[in-house]
Amino acid sequence: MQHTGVAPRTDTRSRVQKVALELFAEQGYEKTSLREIAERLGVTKAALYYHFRSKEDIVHSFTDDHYARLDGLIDWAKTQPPGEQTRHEMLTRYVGIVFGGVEVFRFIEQNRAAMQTLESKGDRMARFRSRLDTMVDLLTGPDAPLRTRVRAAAALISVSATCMVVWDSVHDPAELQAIALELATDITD
Amino acid sequence: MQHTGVAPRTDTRSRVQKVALELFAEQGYEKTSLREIAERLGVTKAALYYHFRSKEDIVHSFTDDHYARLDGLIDWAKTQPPGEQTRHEMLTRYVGIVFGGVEVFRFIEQNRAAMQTLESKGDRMARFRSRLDTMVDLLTGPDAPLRTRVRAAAALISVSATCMVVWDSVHDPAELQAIALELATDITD
DNA sequence: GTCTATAGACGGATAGAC
DNA sequence: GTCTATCCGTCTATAGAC
Repeated sequence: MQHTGVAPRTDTRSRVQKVALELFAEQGYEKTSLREIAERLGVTKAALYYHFRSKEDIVHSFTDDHYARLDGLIDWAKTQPPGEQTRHEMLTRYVGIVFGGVEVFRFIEQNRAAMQTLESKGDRMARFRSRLDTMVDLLTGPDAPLRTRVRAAAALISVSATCMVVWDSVHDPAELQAIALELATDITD
Repeated sequence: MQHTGVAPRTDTRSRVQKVALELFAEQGYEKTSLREIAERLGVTKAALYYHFRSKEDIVHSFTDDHYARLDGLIDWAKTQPPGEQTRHEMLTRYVGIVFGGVEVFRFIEQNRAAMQTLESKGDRMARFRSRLDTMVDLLTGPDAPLRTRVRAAAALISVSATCMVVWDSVHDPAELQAIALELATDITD
């Protein structure tokens, strides 16, 4: 291990992220106070404000990565020719993204309402919903009938929603991932 | 229309329910204050406390009905012989329940985290999650493999989750209901 | 049934010492 | 980087007049 610039004295920042993500997903974003997060870590509220500008900033620190991944997938899909193979490849990558960040997706699913008001404040407008719509368009084409569009949306949603529900009772994530992909593929056909 | 006991002077109680359900679903349960609800109705906070014991009580006033419906479905399913026909009938009734109370289900989906902490407080333990598990058991039988169980859960979840997403852009609810039922049936087969 | 007024608690955020 | 102390806002809920 080499020095990469100045090493942080402690890893408080990442510990905050971990605890916050846990508590936000468990109890909800609004209900979890900074005092509670600080107490769990054995520090004070003020210490958190050294690492993050605000409570919202903590959320962005772990959602931005995953939104970027979704954007990457969308950009890639736009360059591909429409067709069954592209659809399947999209779903494969999407499932990979979800399973690569289950904790974050769980947090989002558990705090839909809070996320909406959070996202509508920023200039960037990092809308979860608009990305979903875009992906549905890419999966179906712009003028697809309602039935096709609904099924595409269901394929995407069921990946994250379903694995949230059964996640705790599963020993082998890889098996679940395979099941989710098969399911999503079936739905869109 | 006949008299049913003492007629209320005003319909404030039901107007509170309607506005609260709207705001809770839009902005989230925690973020919506009683002051805001009261303002929209042109009354004061204190007036709300004449009709409801607490903020939580407002929620229970419109979720209890729908939990009772789910319990009814579960009780009925327990008396039926396992098989494809029972499965299909279960899904049909479930879809009916969801579409019969879309606003309530939307509220639940949007406030998963808040609902969990709300429900775990009461003695009744009106758990959304445990009902889902029970329904999955009834759909699959108790010892079904993971793949079967995941797909049953997905069938149930995709009904509510999906129609939340596309609801606003749909003119004909009946058409959507048919699509949802077809989808749920496909998934479990 | 609805009001005014207020209690009592807790939230996010900041200032400044060390 | 972390602390103590504090500001100021908002919230749920209640008491008591009308």
